[in-house]
Amino acid sequence: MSSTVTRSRIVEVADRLFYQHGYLHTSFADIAAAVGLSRGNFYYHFKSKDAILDAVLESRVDATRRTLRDWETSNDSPADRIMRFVEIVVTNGADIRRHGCPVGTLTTELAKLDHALHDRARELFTLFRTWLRDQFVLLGHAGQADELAMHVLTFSQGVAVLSNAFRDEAYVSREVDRMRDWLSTYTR
Amino acid sequence: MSSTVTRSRIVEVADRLFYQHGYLHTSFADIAAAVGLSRGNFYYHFKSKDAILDAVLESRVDATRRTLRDWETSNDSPADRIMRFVEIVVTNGADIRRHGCPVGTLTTELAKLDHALHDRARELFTLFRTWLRDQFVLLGHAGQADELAMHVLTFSQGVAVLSNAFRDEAYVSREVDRMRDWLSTYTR
DNA sequence: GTCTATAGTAGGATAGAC
DNA sequence: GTCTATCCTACTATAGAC
Repeated sequence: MSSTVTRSRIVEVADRLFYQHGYLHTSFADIAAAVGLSRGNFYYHFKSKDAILDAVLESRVDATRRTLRDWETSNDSPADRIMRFVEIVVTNGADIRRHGCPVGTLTTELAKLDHALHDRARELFTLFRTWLRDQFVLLGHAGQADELAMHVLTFSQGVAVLSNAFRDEAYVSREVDRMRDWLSTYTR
Repeated sequence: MSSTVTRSRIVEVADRLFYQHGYLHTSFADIAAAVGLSRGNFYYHFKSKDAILDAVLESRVDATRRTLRDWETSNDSPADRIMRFVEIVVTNGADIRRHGCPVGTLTTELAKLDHALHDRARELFTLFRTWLRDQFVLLGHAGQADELAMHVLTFSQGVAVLSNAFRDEAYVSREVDRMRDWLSTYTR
């Protein structure tokens, strides 16, 4: 198989396993087995575990940029776009209940490990933060746009942690409703 | 040294290391070195790493119960008590920026590991949840007390994750102010 | 580009002397 | 109750054949 195809399959599988079981708890053998490669062959594609993490982060950054661009080019109003973000906790509800937020849990784990790539993981948060800020600017709240963006992120991370802890779907819906009400006070 | 003293020192040190570096990333050797014990002697006190985690969780549950009881017996109003909880993210701000919320990060990690003690870790959340619910009942909101308690927990977990990711003290203060305003609408 | 074989290390856990 | 010595396993990583 071509090198690039195998490489992208490794990244895809590693991304999923890092999310489901954590970075530290995912071994080379786990990834190799899931891809269907021998451990030895692995190092032809990636020379270290950190190199895989780096590639996974790059892949996630690209995917996030694409998603945000899609939302941007839709005909939704800024408020609707923000709600699209808010509703991720419902859209991806099952995954989040089981494994938490992909961005939040990875960033938290890398912070504990004092990992050099913590900064790159945080970049994912920054992408959403900047995008949300832009929406609040469009809503006419330029002065406090960043603060409001951070408040929306706070919501999403809080809900992710607690829905993961309690596995309670109804709780998530209630918090989303609460967020919708809150957002409506900033919409005209 | 007496067995019980050594044991409690192990629990104390393990608690701190699990918080700072995560459960998986903390080895027996790390704990032994920090306590000043040989690895071998370790197994006289705890027969497995899970046994230490279990003892750490028990210790945290006890400490949490004590804290909540203290807050309960103070002369604060229910609203002031809730604000005491809210302000933990400021009171313990430095630790949370560096290592996140002790309860949230441990629960998240144990969920990823599919660890049997995940339920015991969640119990810590439940202690706060129940206590907060009681305060909202006292405020005259029995009908939605649990929902409001979960909303306060959502706040604290969201702030913990993002303050850990961005290390931004001012952001935390703004979110606490926002929470104070929100709470005032439930106070008479 | 993929494999097997293997080196080297760290971590969890045990045995037995003191 | 504490130590040293040791076993076993899992993991990261490399070497070299095909």
